[in-house]
Amino acid sequence: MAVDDHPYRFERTALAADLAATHAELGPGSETGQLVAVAGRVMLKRSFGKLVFLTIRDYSGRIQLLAESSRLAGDLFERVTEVNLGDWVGGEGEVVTTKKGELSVRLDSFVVLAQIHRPLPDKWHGMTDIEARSRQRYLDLIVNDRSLAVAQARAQVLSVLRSEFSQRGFVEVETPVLLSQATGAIARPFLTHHESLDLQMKLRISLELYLKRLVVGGMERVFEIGRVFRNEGIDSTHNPEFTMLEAYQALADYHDMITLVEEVFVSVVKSVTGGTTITYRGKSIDFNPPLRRATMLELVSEAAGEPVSLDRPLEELRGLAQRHGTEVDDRWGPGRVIEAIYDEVVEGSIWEPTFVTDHPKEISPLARIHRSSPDLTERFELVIAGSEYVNAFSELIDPLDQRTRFEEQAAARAAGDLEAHPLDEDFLRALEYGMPPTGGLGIGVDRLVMLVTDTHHIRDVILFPTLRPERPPT
RNA sequence: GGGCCCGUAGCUCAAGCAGGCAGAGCAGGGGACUUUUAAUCCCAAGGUUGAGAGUUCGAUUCUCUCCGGGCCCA
Repeated sequence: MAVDDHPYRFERTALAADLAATHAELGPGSETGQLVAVAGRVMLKRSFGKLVFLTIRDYSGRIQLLAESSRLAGDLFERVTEVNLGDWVGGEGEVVTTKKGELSVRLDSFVVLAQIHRPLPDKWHGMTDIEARSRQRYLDLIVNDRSLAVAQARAQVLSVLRSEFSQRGFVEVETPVLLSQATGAIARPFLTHHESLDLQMKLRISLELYLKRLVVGGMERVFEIGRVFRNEGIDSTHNPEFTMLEAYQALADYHDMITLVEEVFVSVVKSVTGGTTITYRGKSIDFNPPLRRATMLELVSEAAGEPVSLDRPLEELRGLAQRHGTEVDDRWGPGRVIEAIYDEVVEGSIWEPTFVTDHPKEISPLARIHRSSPDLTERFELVIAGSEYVNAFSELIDPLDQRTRFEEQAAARAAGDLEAHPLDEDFLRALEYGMPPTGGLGIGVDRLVMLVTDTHHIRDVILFPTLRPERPPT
């Protein structure tokens, strides 16, 4: 083997994890006769003068290299002794176990692939500061195995989601990020500018209205997994850019969506954890179907200790809200007030996965009127461990009703309510061409990854989260 | 937006309450060592204590402003 350092490529023939799996049963002092070439980053080094142990890490795991001065020709042994923690190295030799039984590659040749120019973080304590880990994710991934595992779990979740929807005939599409009007949700958009059109543009805040246009166009089952942008605060569960999955299925209603979500969530949980139960914040969550279903009015009534309905006088509902410590706005109708009570006293107390259904019409301007109650909609949210993971409807398909709802939103906005949906004329025009009955759903992917990885800060599931610049631009 | 807290060597942390020479471990440098598992041992080196201002004979420590971050509340 050549002794040139820093070669342009290295022919690796074995991964650390494969060697560990293949040779799990070897006793101390074994020789396998298997010659391999391994490569990775040096994580640990223990030097004994004429004998050096290196622990290297490749993308599969860790393996020990054993260098004996008597086996290495020329200056190869000296090169091993000069290695720094963090260097990338390659080595060839026989798979053996040491006197203490540690699986190792006993080097016959060795090459430095790349040298480190800065010291790695503490080899034992790693890097703990959440800001530093986010800014220098490459270091976090090197020294914190957990961070790599979370990144891999995220990829696994995305893979399962794609496969679950694809298997059901959903077609993955891409809709515009750059828009003149950001619609489909309530959020402040990011503004930008198109130079040659001399046009102010906005980054999307939702996928909803474009996917519905595709259903109008006859793409009966579509889904998109994409980044949406909301120009709002940053905290442990909010990043300005985050990942949504939205899916729409023609000829289906929200009951079909509940079934679909239940199946998809069980599949994701099984794929990441191997079972139907996860541990989150030290407590277990059981996804064994069927998951609990309860209407929002049932849950609010239960929490209030008295029947709560949209029929009750608004003043009574406001009084009820105030007794539960909820501030209400004078402009709110009964639906908003009931939602406020729900947000204050119900949602946070739900632990086991629960489909909360049948939201008031007032707070659901894109959902279809409930087939048995004109003040409610056919809508559900999946709530787990006090947070919402899915929002879904029987979609509102009537262009006249949709226009009325948008106008109500516009009126509320004109009255000073910033929490109102913008009107989208082209979307209304699309509905006028006829949208079939459709079930739709949206899943917050980042939160789902947090849930199944028992991670409690959104920064830990986004590789490069939004951060302020490290130093002022000046 | 409000409250509380944090920022010291590349990393993980002391010293701070009650102002008096800023210390360790790891990493990096030099040396010893043929079976380690965060190897061990010896030596030397490593600092704008986030930035700026104030109080003081003297500030990492007290005060203020700013920068960055965390937790809780809204």
